[in-house]
Amino acid sequence: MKYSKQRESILKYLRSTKCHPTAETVYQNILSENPNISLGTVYRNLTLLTELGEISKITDFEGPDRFDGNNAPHYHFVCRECGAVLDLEMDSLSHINLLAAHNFNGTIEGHTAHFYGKCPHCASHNLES
Amino acid sequence: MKYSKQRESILKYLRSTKCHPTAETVYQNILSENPNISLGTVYRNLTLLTELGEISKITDFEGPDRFDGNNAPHYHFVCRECGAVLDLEMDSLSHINLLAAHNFNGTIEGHTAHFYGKCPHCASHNLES
DNA sequence: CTGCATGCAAAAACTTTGCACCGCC
DNA sequence: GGCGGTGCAAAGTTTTTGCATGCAG
Repeated sequence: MKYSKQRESILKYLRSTKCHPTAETVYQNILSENPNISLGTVYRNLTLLTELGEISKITDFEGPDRFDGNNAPHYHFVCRECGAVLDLEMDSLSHINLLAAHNFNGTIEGHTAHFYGKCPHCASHNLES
Repeated sequence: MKYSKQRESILKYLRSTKCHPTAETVYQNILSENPNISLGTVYRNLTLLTELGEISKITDFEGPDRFDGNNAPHYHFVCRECGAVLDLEMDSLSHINLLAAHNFNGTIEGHTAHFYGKCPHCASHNLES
């Protein structure tokens, strides 16, 4: 693949953050480094990097898709109050694939899961009020 | 809430099918019963019924949102080959909420999970070829 | 009658794409 | 220099919304 400054910026930004940004957020954050970059290029590279397995696309939530530069398998949490998306530190749930396969005639290849509730910040804020 | 023929048709259709239709599919299928209904009304009622908890909205997949008239908690499977969305017969995975909460400072209220792989039809078709 | 729900169409939100140009190899 | 990547803008897809009208209560 041919090198491009734009793609490098996008990847570098995604590797540097844990905030699961949308395409628009990625665009805003690399604009200072690439004053002429276009949103279309950001989308093209996010799609490409996702296909290459360098990053992953999170479609599980409401609103625009989010992207995650953390390649290690992990699960996500979304706060019902403020909408924040956080990484969870937990072991793989691969055993649930077997539970799903038990009464199923096809083939289970994997799963995605996400959790919701109140994030640490919103949970503590509620106690105060 | 004020009665409406349109809303009743939408709900009746969703209760009658297991195919997890998109708003567009719902629209097409109730058009014969409501020749003048508009897609906007379908969206409005799907959103309303989701808020009331009568149906649920599935945002986990690529493409347009899907809707599910089956109120019983259950998990979904999506075929990587043909895209079909099926219900899975499996017990609740509520224990995974505890696993998620273990290293997390906020509050875990619930989870969603879906599985992917090959559906019964595509899996058997592949064996033949 | 009163007001919520509808039909219609415009617009918003998100994403992809065609095309000419630019820069890596 | 060739070709893949970019910028730009137009268009595609999905969903929401403003407004005038219509029907349930």
